[in-house]
Amino acid sequence: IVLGNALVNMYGKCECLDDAWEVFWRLTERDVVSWNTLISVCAHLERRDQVWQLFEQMRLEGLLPDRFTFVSILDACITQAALVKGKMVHDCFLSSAFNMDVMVGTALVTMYGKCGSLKDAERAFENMPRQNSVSWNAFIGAFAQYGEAKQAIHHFKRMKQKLDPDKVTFTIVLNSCSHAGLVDEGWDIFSSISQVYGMVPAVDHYACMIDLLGRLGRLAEAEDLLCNVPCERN
RNA sequence: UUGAUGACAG
Repeated sequence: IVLGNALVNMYGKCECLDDAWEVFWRLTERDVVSWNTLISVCAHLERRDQVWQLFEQMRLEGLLPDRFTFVSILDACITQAALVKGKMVHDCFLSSAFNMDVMVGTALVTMYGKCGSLKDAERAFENMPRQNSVSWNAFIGAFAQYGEAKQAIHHFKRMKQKLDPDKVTFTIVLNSCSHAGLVDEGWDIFSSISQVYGMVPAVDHYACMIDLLGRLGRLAEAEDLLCNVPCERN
């Protein structure tokens, strides 16, 4: 069964949905991992109808969804029209232990954020029993995505009082500065990567800064930075 | 064996 599940996963990751589907149905036994694997594959390929169909079928076969299942289901709710469905799924586990799960909570924040419901994203985030850097990134990213750079920076500052930002955090916040044209804030944050956090700025961070300068038409500075990127450029 | 956050290229 482990081998079968791995096969479903392999075909899915290769985007061979038909093959994944066929292997799945040929399995003599299917456990919760088998279902999760195919549901996750369908979610990533944006086959939302199939996600719902499988979710229903697995329950008909008497299997209980776990946190992996819910993460994929929430993934499939990422589209404007699915906000209602997303809330339904949320209600499904509102009073269960899944509501306490960091990864399910993060998937919720992402879902609400991508559906444009920043209020719900904020509520879901604040209701999480604890937040790790991935949760913070999802939360900050929700504001960044909607051009709320000031809010993104505000929550970034809150995050810094609790735990250290990571590489993804800086990418999100710098990108947000780039879209809002916040060049001073961008430079401050960029400098803090090495000066405050002792991290080596990644090529992604240089790319964000170059993008920021470029959008403002400050091409000489952008080029200068590009020529001075100390790591390997992509 | 399945899982949450990522900008540019677009």
